[in-house]
Amino acid sequence: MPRVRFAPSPTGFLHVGSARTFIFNWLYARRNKGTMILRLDDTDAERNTQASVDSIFEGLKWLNLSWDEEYKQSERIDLHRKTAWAIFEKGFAYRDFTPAHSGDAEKSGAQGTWLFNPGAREMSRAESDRRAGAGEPFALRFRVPREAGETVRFTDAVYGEQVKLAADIEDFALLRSDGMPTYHLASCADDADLRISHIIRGQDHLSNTFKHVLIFEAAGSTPPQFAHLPLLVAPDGTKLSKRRHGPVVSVTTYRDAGFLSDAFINFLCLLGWSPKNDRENMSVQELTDAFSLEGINRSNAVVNFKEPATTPEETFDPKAVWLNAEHIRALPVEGLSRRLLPVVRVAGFDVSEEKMLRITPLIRERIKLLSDVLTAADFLFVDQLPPYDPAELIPQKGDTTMARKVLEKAREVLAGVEFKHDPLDQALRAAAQELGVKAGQMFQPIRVAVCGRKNAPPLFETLEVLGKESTLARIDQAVRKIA
RNA sequence: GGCGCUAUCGUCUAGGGGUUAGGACGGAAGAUUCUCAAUCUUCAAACCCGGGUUCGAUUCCCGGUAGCGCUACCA
Repeated sequence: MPRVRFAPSPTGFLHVGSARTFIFNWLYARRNKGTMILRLDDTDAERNTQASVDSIFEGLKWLNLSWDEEYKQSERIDLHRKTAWAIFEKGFAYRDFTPAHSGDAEKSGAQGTWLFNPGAREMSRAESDRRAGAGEPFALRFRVPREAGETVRFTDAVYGEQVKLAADIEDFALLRSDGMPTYHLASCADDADLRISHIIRGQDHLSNTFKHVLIFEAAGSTPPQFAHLPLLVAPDGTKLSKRRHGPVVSVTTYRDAGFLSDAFINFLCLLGWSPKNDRENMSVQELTDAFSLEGINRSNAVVNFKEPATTPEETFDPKAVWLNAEHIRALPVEGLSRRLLPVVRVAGFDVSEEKMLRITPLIRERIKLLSDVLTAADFLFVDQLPPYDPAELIPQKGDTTMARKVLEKAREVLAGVEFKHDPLDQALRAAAQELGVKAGQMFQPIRVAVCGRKNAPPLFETLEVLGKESTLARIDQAVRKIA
């Protein structure tokens, strides 16, 4: 039974890259009847915030993918320390009394690889104990093997055999001088304790994995299986970041823009993974059935939004939008209607469930995002149509006279017809023939009178939903406009 | 600087020693329709460069280049 975990550190909102990592872990767990674990990696007290924890849960809740166990790393610090000291007792770590130094100074000065503080590494245990006993602060560092030719190796399910010279790995810290565990230690100690079988995470951890293997082995545990995921990058090729790229990297931005969570999941899965059979539009169940680590590829994937996104359209990858439209069309009317209703109500329109249910089929094939309902069906939500240009009422190859003639005839015919598709169809076509105009010339002025614009859902269905009273009132208004 | 990873249409990808290098999004054109959509058809669009290996490399190997990642007492 595989045990996998998603371990975000709560230092910001839920990132689309993190969401994808969560999804891949979830898919792997569900596919293989394993256990999905959520672990908050919150050992960095400086940067962690409750707001971030909330926003991560908010994002995960929207994805609607559940987990089986939940942990907080900050509640497990005793375990981390115990692990660190066990490593120390075995001689795989040493105290480093060198004062903490700034990483920037290190970077600008060093030309080669920084490996360790020679004095500290070779200090005798007696002296180390004495100075620690005297209360001198220290960090605990891993004693990376320095024998010539020594290597660290592991097999990555995505990137294959990985080998690195131990000589290229620095003596990284396990405990900070305040006694708090570092990420590497806490993460490995927890993964071992929670019996994680597969670590599926971002490729940015690929090089860190050598350190992790060292920790697992020093702690006497067998390292889990690793699978690193290619990174999600912006069109400029850089890693997605809040600072550089703004809200497009936040999961809630997709939710608020009217994405269906299943479509969003579908989109993310297609970035760096392929079912290899040309399938693209897939449900969560289909994704689960098709998922395997073998389908994951090795190169970074671009989330193709327009860099300075000016319109909502440009904010998202066109493929994400297309998939969302596909998922919307695949939803039964009731399901779609149920999701549309809150969008409409939040926008301030008072629409009943029954009415929404009747509107939904009219716009289902015309919206890409749930929020498009506001522009696609606006005229059905209000009593008073917003102002429009009377010139719009003039049909193709027609003039004001024709427009008036058509509208007056429509008003007369519609007053006496049942507001159902077929009767409306017959009556209006007959009226067009009577007037000697083309069907399109007949329908267009009515459409504009009723919808306030030329592009709208099919006329008869629209009239049926709008009802006789409103239809006649709007036609009257239109007639007055061109009088 | 050191170490590592990667490289197929604009983007996501399939493929793999001999293929018309396939699909999807987006783009263009057309069909259809009461407009808009949806749908259907068609078109343009790619194997980073250089060396090997081989009868033959886009595919395998090496090098280069580029991009990305790691190189903290951040995660």
